[in-house]
Amino acid sequence: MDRIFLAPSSDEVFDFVSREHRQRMIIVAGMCTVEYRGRAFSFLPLGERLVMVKQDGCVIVHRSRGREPVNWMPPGTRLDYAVDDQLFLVHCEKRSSREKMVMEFVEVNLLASLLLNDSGQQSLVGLESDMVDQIVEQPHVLEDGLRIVRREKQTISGSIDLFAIDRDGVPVVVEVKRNPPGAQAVSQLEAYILDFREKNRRAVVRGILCAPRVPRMVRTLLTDKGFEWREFTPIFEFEDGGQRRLDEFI
Amino acid sequence: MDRIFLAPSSDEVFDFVSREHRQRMIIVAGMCTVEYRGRAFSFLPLGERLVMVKQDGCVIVHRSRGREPVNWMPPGTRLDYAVDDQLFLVHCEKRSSREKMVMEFVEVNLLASLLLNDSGQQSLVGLESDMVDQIVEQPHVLEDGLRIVRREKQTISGSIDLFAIDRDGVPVVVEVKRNPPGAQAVSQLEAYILDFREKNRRAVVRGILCAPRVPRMVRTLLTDKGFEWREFTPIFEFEDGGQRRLDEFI
DNA sequence: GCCTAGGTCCCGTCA
DNA sequence: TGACGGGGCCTAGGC
Repeated sequence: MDRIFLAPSSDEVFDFVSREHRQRMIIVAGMCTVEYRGRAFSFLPLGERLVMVKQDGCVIVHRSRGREPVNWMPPGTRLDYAVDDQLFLVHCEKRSSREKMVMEFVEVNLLASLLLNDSGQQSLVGLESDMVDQIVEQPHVLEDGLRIVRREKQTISGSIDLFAIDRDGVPVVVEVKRNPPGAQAVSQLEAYILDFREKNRRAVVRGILCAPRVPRMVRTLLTDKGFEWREFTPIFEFEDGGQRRLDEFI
Repeated sequence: MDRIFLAPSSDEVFDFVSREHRQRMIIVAGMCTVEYRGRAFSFLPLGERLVMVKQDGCVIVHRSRGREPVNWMPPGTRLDYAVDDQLFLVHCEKRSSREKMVMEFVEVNLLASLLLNDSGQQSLVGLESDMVDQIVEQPHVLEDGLRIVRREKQTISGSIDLFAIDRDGVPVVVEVKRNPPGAQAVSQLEAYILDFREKNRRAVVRGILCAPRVPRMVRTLLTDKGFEWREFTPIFEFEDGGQRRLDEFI
């Protein structure tokens, strides 16, 4: 199934990747330089890295530390391999986004190809959309008598998470954040409210920022601007029927 | 240097990783499930994936496509390995952020450890900070007679990229974006300006949004709110003395 | 530790 | 195709 080489020559690497790169994921570990030109410009001097080349054209270069690759190319990248003066060269280019990456391998320590048979779908709960779902189903978690009118309402200044009417018939703009919001969330809410008042002849409208936790500074900012906030920790339903709060540790 | 196994048994995997995981990066490719509980909850059914375990505690799970890992754990994660009923198990936990990931391997196809000797520093230009540098050095790219007073000025609503005075002595708030800005950038600018006017008794103040490209909708929004925009494509200096525009393709 | 803001962000969604 | 906004975002810098 999987094929590997330890310390292959540049020619062996070239033959191997030329044969395999359309059918399998390729892994190359070795001493190389990496240059990138496109959305920015970067150069990485000689060092040992691990490179993954996926069949969708992704190229991912990892160093010994960190979750993030030091260099990469997005899906849809076209690759060219070559050997020049003992060096194994990889030219990566994506014309649509006008970017290029070049790797020069002085030495390859490990070379492998993998056929990853993987069709399952990941289930994932705990996102902002799940939180909004819950508010839509149970608007009383925000306040009694609230009626949700619209979700993802488009405005000139962006989209509003929830648009509602309170028990007194006053319109309410609700901005939902899964993570502790910053000042930007307040600016966003303020822009929506200003636009709404502009369009509706200074109508009375409330603004609510809803998040599991609202930092003190943001509360102050909201209050100063005449807005409100709610702290609300959602409970998520699983496929197996179980429920979990997002802030509990298991 | 590098050590590999093809199709090892669960016990061989266990022995190998137990011995190597403190000194080298470990790569495991095989058929597994992945469960995550922490900032959200996810489950990935059986399938073949490639897993990297780095010495800083990063764990990164890749599928056959996409730049992004399907699952991961951040630096600082503690790992426990076990074999149970023929399955090779990896328990990952990071207590400080209260999150957990569990992988169960039904089969391991490739197992390797790598010693990546890599100390070089990546050079990288073309960031927003480089763009701001250039405006600070040559304010006339925005307009003649502009004097930069402050960079990264903190305000209650966030920080302003540049604070300046124009040729007529009027204060100017400049928001710089490296990528095409959206409505959010306008909201941000508006919030700064409103705060400034609030604090300075309705003083006259100009707001400029500066980016390599400003989308039409954003221009309209800016004009409506009485703000200005500049299109400015920076030219970056390299260590070798060369210069490049960010929008040229090489 | 929290908070802030940028990123070659990536990625899905929708016009 | 581009525009828009969320993400288990990650990461670096301040405090």
